[in-house]
Amino acid sequence: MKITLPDNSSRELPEGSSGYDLAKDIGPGLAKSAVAVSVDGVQRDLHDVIEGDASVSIITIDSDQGIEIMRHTLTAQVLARAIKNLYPKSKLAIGPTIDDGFYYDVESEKSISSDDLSKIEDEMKKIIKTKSSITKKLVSKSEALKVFKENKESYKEIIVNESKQKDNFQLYYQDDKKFVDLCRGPHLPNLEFIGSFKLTKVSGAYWKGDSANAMLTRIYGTAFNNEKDLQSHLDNLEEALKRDHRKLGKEMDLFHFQDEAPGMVFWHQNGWSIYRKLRNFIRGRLKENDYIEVNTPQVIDRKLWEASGHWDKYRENMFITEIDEEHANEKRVNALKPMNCPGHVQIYNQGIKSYKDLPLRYAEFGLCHRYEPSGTMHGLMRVRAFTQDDGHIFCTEDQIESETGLFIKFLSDIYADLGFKNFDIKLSTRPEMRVGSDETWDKAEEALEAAIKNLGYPYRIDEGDGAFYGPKLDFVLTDAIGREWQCGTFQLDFNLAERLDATYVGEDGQKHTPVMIHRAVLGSFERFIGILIENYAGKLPFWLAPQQVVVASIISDVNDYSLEIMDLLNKEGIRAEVDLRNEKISYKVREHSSKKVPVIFAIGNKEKIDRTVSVRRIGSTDTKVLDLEKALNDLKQENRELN
RNA sequence: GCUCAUAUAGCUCAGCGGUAGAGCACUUGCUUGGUAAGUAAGAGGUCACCGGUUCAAGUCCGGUUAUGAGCUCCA
Repeated sequence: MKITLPDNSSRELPEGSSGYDLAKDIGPGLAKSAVAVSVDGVQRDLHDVIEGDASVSIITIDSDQGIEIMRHTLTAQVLARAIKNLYPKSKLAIGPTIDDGFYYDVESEKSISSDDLSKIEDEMKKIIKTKSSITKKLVSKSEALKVFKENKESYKEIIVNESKQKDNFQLYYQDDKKFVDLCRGPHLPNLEFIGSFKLTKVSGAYWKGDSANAMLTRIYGTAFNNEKDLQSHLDNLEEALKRDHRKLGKEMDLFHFQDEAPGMVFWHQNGWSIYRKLRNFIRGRLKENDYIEVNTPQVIDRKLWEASGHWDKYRENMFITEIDEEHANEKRVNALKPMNCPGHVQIYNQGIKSYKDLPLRYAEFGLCHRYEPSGTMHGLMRVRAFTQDDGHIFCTEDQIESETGLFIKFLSDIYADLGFKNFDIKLSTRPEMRVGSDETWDKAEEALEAAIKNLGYPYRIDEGDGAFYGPKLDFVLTDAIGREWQCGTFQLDFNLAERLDATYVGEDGQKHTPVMIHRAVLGSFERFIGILIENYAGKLPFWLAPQQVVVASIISDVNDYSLEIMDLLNKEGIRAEVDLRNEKISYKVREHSSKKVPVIFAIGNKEKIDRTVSVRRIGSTDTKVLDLEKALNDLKQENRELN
């Protein structure tokens, strides 16, 4: 039979040859590192017979696919077996691979905690030491059911039962045949290929991801081909931990949370300073881009939310207020706004709008409350009260494309200035829970896709993830350590304006319904500040830092000079303080460095006599002696860049 | 909302039935020191909240609240 290789060369092999035979035919080195094959694009076990002519590529252990297969074998054959050895009554559910690792879901008679992980790891190592080869057996549905019934693996039974397949269920065994697992494969040919691994955590997970189902125990692990790669991955995790905005927020005295107001931020002076700087920056950009800033009420009668559709579609996430006994005579039910859009329509509806007024771009730093489920809150990243850099563009259908283009430019400039050079665009289409007719949705989805296509931006489609009132573009940025954050959004809405009776008079003198575009760049200030903190590991750019300069005296004789410098800095609008305490300079440097103050001026006798400053920047141990004049000018320039 | 875990001094944590501990931070004394911790002393706690078991409860048990890791959600 004729086998075509990835480089388009081909080889003749006898009928009945396997991937392993092919690898051997190509070279002994390849045969040694081969773990599986891809036959016409489908991954197969290395020893599967290749049925007739095919394009085949050998998957080696050091390839991405190879590592994934290794992780898969590690979880399905080694972790699963170790769990069965240690907890014989447990039942196996599923064990897939994930980014950088794998997990296995089990139902366990005894709860497994993170303390048990090292015990399980030891058991896994014992299994790996057997260097057992892995073989598979193809069986019919009834035989597969029989095997799992005997083994009391009820989840496997469910999987087999629900499968559309009739036969060729793949059962994988190790040499001693004492453990069997159902798996679509492929697996490593033997356990010698298993690299370095670590079990990382244990948590609960629903069977099939459905919260109506039983909660299983999920054991997570990470694995790489060698100790070095594993270690570097673990180091990355540790780096992310070091950047945790909750930890840095405490160290830098930015904000706190407390029991009485879960999910709502108490901003301290330093954190609020960042917030204000960021808001001023955005405010400036909005003005430059012809947005009108407005402000709408926090608490609004349910009637408006009923009209907008929120009451129907979003009520369980809204904070509802009821008037107490004292005001019983004006009984009404209000809701704290979860979004600003209905409010903006109210402003739009004041007075008659002409097509000449469009596009009309409203912006609001709108404080919204959403009742997030208790288990979902996470520092600044997921809160119940937050301020959006929200905006609503009222325009005609003809203006959709130009507004899309203007917005993407607006957003990418802001991201770049805040230190994020790359972002991806996601196009989300109609969700199940929605308002508006299918025809309207067809129109909205087509318009948005046409706009993004004509503008030439790359995008990917996320089916069913749209807002309840319309399709949207989401903007996902990548931070300094490669994590992705969905921030900006651009949502087309052909429904709300109509529901709330917004109209404009067209050229034809008739009333028309405007298109509404809901848009945000940062998303929420709270979350975005969290992202900034983690992106910069607390070392914010000079213009954003709450405290920009500390002038630290080395000896008390120079305190007057330090105070003079602080005054000069403050006069230039730079947030500077002095540190005149009776402490050593290294103590002061340590303290202000750990608080991430970008610039420390160390002032001693030499500096006072020469009217210079010794400058130390955060993240560097170098110091530079500059003329006071020059140092002031440099910082003034730097501060002006984005202010 | 679900599962599991956690809640002790401002912070980080130890203590796990018998009168509350450490390091850092804080206050005071000494120290005026050149770029990531000078030194000594002192002060500081209804051990999250409510209930139970016990002669005796941070300590054991139940509940509540919050937080953490996941899951499910995130218009």
